[in-house]
Amino acid sequence: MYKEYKQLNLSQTGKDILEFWQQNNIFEKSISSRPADNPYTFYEGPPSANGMPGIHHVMARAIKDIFCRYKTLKGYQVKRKGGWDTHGLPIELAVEKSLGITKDDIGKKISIEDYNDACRKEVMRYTDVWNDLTEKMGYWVDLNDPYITYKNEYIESLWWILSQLYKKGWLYKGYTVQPYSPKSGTGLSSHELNQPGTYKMVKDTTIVAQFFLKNDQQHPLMSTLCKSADEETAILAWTTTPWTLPSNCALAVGEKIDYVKIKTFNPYTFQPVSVVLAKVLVGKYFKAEGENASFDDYKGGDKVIPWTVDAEFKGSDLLGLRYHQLMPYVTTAELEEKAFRVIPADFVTTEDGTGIVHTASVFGADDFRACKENDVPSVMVLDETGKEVPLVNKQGRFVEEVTDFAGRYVKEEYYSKEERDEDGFKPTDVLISIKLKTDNKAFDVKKYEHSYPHSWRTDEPILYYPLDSWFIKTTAVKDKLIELNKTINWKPEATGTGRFGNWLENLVDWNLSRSRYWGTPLPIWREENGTEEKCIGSIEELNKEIDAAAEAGFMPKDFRLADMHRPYVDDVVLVSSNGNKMFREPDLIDVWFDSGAMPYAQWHFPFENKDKFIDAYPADFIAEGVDQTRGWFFTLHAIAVMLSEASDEVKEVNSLVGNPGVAFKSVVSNGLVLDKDGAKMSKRLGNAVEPFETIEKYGADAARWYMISNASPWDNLKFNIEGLDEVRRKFFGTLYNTYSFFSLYANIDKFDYSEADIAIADRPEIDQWIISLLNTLSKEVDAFYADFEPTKAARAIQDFVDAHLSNWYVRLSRRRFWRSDSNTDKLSAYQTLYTCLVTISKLMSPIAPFFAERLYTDLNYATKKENFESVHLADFPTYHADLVNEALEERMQMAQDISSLVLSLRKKVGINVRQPLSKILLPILDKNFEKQVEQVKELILSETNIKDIEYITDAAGFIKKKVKPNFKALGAKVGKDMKAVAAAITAMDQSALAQFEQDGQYTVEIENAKYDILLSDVDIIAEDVEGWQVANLGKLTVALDVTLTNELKQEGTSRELINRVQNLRKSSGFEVTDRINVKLGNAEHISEAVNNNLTYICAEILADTILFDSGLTEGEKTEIDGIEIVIAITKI
RNA sequence: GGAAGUAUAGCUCAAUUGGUGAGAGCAGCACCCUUAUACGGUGUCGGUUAAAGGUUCAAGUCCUUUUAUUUCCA
Repeated sequence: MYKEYKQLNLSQTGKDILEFWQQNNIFEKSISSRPADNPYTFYEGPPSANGMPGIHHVMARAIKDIFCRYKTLKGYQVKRKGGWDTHGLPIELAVEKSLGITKDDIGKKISIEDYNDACRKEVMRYTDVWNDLTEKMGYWVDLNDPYITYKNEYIESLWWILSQLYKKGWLYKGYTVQPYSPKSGTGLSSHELNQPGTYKMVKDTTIVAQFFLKNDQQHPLMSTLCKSADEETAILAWTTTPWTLPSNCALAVGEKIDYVKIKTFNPYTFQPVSVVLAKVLVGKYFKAEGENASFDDYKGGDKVIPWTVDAEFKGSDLLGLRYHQLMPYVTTAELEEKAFRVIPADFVTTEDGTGIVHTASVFGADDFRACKENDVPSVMVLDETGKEVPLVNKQGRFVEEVTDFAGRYVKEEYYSKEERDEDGFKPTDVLISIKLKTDNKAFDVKKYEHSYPHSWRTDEPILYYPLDSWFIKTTAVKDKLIELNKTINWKPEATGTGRFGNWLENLVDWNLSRSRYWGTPLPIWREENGTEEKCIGSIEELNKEIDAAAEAGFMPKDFRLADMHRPYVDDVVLVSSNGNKMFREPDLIDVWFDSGAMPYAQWHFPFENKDKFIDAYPADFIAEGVDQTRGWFFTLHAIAVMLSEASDEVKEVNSLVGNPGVAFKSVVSNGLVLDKDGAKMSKRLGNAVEPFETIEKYGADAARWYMISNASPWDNLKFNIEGLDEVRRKFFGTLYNTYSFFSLYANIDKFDYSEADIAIADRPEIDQWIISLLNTLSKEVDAFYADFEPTKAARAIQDFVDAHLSNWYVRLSRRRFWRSDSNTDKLSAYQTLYTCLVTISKLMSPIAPFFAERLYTDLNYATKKENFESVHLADFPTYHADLVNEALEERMQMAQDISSLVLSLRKKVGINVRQPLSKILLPILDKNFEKQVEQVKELILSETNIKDIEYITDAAGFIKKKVKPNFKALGAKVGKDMKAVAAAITAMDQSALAQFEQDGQYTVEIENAKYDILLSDVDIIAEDVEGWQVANLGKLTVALDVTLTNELKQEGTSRELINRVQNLRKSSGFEVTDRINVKLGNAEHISEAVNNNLTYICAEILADTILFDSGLTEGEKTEIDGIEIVIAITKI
């Protein structure tokens, strides 16, 4: 027996199936039942379990799940090791919030040890919720043995990778310019800088300084800028941080910006000077009344300073100009050679200042980058250990080399209130301005109010300051990264070539350092003077070093590190070759390194599981959000490519598995899930869709199908909850009804597919047709899945189920199931419909795993046709090319179109479908057409309730034809004469057209040209039949005979009666097999019609007798042909 | 500010890759149908294909600029 249901309940189905899977270990079997030597590798990008999952996680995980399930059906063994991302800032922040502490309290109010313990607990806070969602949404991933990034084994693998890079010389110490708080002595993360209240309005002293050009240089623009030997020309540059001026090393201009040279006088020294600034900013510094005023009449101190524009040029013309160092406290031969010149930068604007930016490479992130790109060295001094340091020390004071200001804080706010209140106290910026004014180097000094970031801890302004960092030299393998990226199959392609490709093209070294507490420690130990350092690559190596250190008395004997995190790892002191102590570099590494290293670390490679690693490297497929492009996708790729060069172990595996050095072969980067109006979902706005609620209400299948069928994974999805209901009604509802229909009659007829298959060729046309379509569908869906196009797969399945299977095949085949006797036609119908349903269950199972399972097991349980316990253990449907009959598909399409046209005509003339009509006319343009229609004639006739089809040829003379140019064919032939030719073709009259058809050729003459048009260059359709009701669709034309004979009328009346009785049967709750007796009251006007069609009526309504009883009052009152009648039916 | 993506009916998406009346579903309206089907059928309403310019015989599709929006990076 096939299971029958009262109604469709996807939510309940999900729960039932989940239980079935769990009890029977279906997931485990889906792996163990596939051969281990045919692996398909998937990497799970680890979620961080410290936040609640959202509906977008359902989306992302559905995509992963779909392809893993698909590949399983295709016979691959798909292991899916789960994982958890456990380090990083979000976790630290969550802990700080729940403990009510700040970073400053770490090591004070709370020990690093307790803090890290809290992090460890925090990390897994929501794992239960996550696991619950994973199960309920039907995401199959191995949760029993996940990799967890904080485990010692995982970290050991990370250390090993770092040591491989270190050995290759690709791990080095440098610096980056970061927000820095001198008072607390720490760097600030961008997150900390984004805290509310960090940016405040402050009034700073700003200076427009004069950078005098070197007169003796060779430069194309010099003849313009310094027209005589004694002309002093200066570039004007503005700064809000005068304390950075001693560190100036370049001036940046915008290449496309217009600049001018202006002759004028310095407003403080009154000396004549020529200055360069952006053209649009002239008005800001020069009064209009001074333009072209007399230079000779000017006296120092005059309110109006005369000026005149002397030259104009582009920023690009200025590049390379050399100038005298503004405040020459520190210089070197290298600086003299490469610094103090004009460079281009894209961040230069003409909003403020002079359109020329003073650049101090060590005190600005943009400055740093621009200088690096243009090979401008920084102004640095050597400290007592011989290390290069900037002119401002870590306390925020000038170093002694800056003689005039040595020891002074660069920011006024760093002085105490008492110091600032002392008589004669002047901020350093002011002192610098005074000095520059005196030296004829300042053009304008002003107070300027602007927004500047402050440390949220000390409330004092931050500095942008160069801080030590460890880098991975990714630029060393840049070319290989780019090259191998081309071998990766990106979905969508644009993400790979565009976003990712550009990122690789502009690659910089990977800044690995993080100043945190909860993360993977950097395994580098250094002597205090920095001369010797060690990079530890394994616990074994560490232990050896510890033993050596113990010998030296630095460590307790037999010390072993139980937890590789801080603070424990910081207790490890090693010994250098000359007997000095070595301390660990205090940095942690970027968490992205954790996740990017998962291919190796998840197996604790190379320390364990080498065989498992070989089987699972590289990944055949990964999928995450597009926001991971520069995150996980990059770190996976970068680490893999670097190891392919740096590690012998990885090289060996690569050559074994034929991997050029990638971590993944295909990647799907999915878009975002937005709310129904396209806004970001957020808890704050209250527009977030709660995944558990959604699954509970609609079922995971509806949610998955909706998300997948609605938009391609990489397009953003506007999530509209109403769409789920539509999916349920339209797709699942239809499929469910089809199954219900099947099970209802199959149970009545005890169909259990025990009979031998009827050869497809022996089945009726319509069965062959749906089998043909089904095969085409299988092939398409297979290709779509293989090409990572789940949306196309879902739409194809949906279209088949709705348009073809339910609304055509079943509807037209219903009578075959109803008949009470058994024959091969009926058996064929059962076998065909069964095949369709079972195949659909397999095709849809990757996307809607629960419903597909129910459908499959319900079918297969009754027939035991296949030996699989679950649809997910079955094989993907095989495509049988020999069962695909394109001609058949084509003529069935014709039948559908013709039927549609006939129904449309009926509607137009107001004759409903129950009223039979005698015939339709089909104009035929070729013999083949008639042959095709003949084969589907019966379907059309029964569908439209027409008695016959009559074919007419144009020989009869009343078909009006129309000729339409085929532009695609003509394009190549006539090119730009298209308009004229098309007009000539359209203008053909009926006789010319007839001639054209006969000759197969038609000559079009237009101005200056003559073209031979062939029949293949046009489409000819029969547009109209004189004197008939006609409808067209494409090339099809149908004419309807609307003549009603008495006989037809009576038949129509009979059908009306059948309809009324059937309605009554249904509303009375009779079984479809119950036989009845019928009594009719007040029905004399239809008695003739009924008597003439008695056998037919009785057969339709399963009646043994129909009696006319004029006195009948008990029964259903209804109306036929405008007169009320009474019907009473009784079960026999 | 930079890079990338998206923009087609009220909503969600198509449009054979440059071939000419821009389609479908949902929603609305009208009528009809149903011994599986709160399903379906027929019709109707709805479009300056974000805007402007260009290339071409021909542009939703290619190019340029602009606008909106999203993501990533500053």
